[in-house]
Amino acid sequence: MATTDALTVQEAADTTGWSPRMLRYIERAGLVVPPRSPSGYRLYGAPELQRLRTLRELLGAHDVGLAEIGFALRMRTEAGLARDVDGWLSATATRPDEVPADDWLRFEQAKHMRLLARPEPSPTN
Amino acid sequence: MATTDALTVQEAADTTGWSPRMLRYIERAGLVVPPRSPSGYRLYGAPELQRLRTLRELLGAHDVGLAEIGFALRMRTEAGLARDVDGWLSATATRPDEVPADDWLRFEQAKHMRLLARPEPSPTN
DNA sequence: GGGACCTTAGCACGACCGTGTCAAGGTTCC
DNA sequence: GGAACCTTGACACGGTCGTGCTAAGGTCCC
Repeated sequence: MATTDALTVQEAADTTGWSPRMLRYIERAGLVVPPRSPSGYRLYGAPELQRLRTLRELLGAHDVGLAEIGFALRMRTEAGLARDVDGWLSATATRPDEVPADDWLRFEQAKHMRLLARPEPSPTN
Repeated sequence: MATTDALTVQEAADTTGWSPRMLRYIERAGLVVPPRSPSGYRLYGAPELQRLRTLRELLGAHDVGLAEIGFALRMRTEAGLARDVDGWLSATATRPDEVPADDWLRFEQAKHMRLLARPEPSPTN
């Protein structure tokens, strides 16, 4: 009855494209936490494998890292955090009595700088 | 009348507790972007000052950094990102047919490891 | 009982975060 | 016209992220 479909780290790594090291790291981040065998071996089942593959797609599709997804997870598990962050972002982003679509433009520009900087691929390094 | 209440970086720094350097950094992150004088000077008005103070509280209250707030901002400005991330987090987080409140506990434990690691304040450093 | 797996812990390393500081040049204003 | 601001740009440095690798030890299974 198909209870045999639990892969070990190495096997899971092979079928998902992640390295065993990364699988453990991802677990640490709380993103994909497989159950364990009585002796402590990680047991990757179909759900985990699926999740690992979609995670891979997610990171590839957008410019995000594991830490960011981890933060998103925190946002939906720590109610206070979400409330405060969302509150801050909502409040006064641009004052309603001072937005002549000119400041707004400048704001857009600034925020479009891929998170922080990346002003020019300057050959400094 | 009262249009004179635009502070310069240094003044804003003094009244908000941030350093001028940080004010520029925060602007770069798109979190607080003050308007500019014709000659390019940053003009911090009451709204910006308020925002800077609350930002400070926000960072102090929870264990988050500017990058994380910046990411939250991206989540609410880049629709595709939010959709995908939220989708991933919602999907299969723990399979509905496999959650005997035992795995759940283990899951809780994992996620409670403050984002990544911090396993023990081991006196390594 | 021995080889092939697994576990955790640690070092290493480049890239970025959060900060400070310094340099070179423009503004303000007396 | 000079002092005291401002601007951007850069170097620096400890900290974390993402990743690999190695070491010391348990487990599986033939």
